[in-house]
Amino acid sequence: MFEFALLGLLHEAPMHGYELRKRLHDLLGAFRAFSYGSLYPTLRRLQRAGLIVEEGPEESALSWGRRARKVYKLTPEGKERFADLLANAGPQTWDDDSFGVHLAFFSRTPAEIRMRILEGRRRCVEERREGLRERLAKTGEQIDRYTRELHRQGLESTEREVRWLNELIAHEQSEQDE
Amino acid sequence: MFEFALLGLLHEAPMHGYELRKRLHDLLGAFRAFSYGSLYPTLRRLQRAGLIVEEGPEESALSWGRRARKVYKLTPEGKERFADLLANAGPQTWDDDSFGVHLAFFSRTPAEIRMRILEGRRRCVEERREGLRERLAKTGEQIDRYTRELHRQGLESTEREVRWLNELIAHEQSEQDE
DNA sequence: AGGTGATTATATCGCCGCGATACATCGATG
DNA sequence: CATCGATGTATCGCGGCGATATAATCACCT
Repeated sequence: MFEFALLGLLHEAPMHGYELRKRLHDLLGAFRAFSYGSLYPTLRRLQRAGLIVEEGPEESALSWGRRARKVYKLTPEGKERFADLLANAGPQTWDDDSFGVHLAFFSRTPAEIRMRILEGRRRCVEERREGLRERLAKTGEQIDRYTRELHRQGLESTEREVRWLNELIAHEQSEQDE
Repeated sequence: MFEFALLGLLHEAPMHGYELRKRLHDLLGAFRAFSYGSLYPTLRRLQRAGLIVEEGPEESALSWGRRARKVYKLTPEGKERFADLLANAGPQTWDDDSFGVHLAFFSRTPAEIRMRILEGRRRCVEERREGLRERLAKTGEQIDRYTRELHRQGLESTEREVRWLNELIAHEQSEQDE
């Protein structure tokens, strides 16, 4: 997930850690933390896996005056990995956190996979919606007032998201036709 | 968080792990996973900390035919701990995951603390809302279409939640007056 | 000239929670 | 009587977070 996001960003241009984190925070800060405590370990993991490499120091030397920053760039294997993650977009792609990240990289996602992700997400939200409906129906009176409020609000929220997803999907389809 | 939830549940009655998890799943399954992979380690942690104790086997012996289940009950220190967690309800209480859990135990939460939590949560959601507004305003055209959709939907969703919280707070106040 | 605080920058640590998995028993259904 | 789903306890590895350390640079105020 973090891995996916980093590979996606590095697709645009080589960057150093701080900048990657900043871009992610800009892009998805409202939905995810993307803390340094994950960033640097993940970078090292990607590096060890050969998906990214540290750029030679020559280029950073150009913009000197700045200091000690490590610029990473994508390797061919890294690009491949990103494509693989998209191609195998599975169930864990639909959940709250992951979905937002994937949306943020939709512009470099093939149309068919965009569709798969949107529909998977919809199914997932619909399931949550059904769960909430059942709970609200079943319990009736004996449930705590506050908990019921929470479920009511959750239900409304999921209903809205399903509608939103339907719009996105419809838009995708209309684009596919043209 | 998990700790808070378990202590809260055991406040009602002594229970064994499976039942605790089931109740939590019932109560908050739509918002949180509460997997076994956290449950049992957390129970052991609470036990080591002296917040819960394993009930003597005599009582479980009564309902025998069943098997090998460990019933935990709250110690005085456990009750104290729960009260402390409520009293010190701080910033990390306002975030998405935690708030839902706290709501679920509002019936055993003092009115003033309920208020603190609701208002803290509101401030937190308002901040996210402002962040989303800025992003939507600032970027204007250059932002990815999908990302903008995501932020639009997020903004709408936070606006609704603020309204909902206002209602809850108003209700609390009217109850306090009577 | 000097101090102070925010920003840029990298990195580690411990903790929490999840998903997967293993194992064993019980009840109901066929 | 076999098989499947629910009951029940437990562990493992991993990903991500918050807190924290360190340090240089920059902008601003005095």
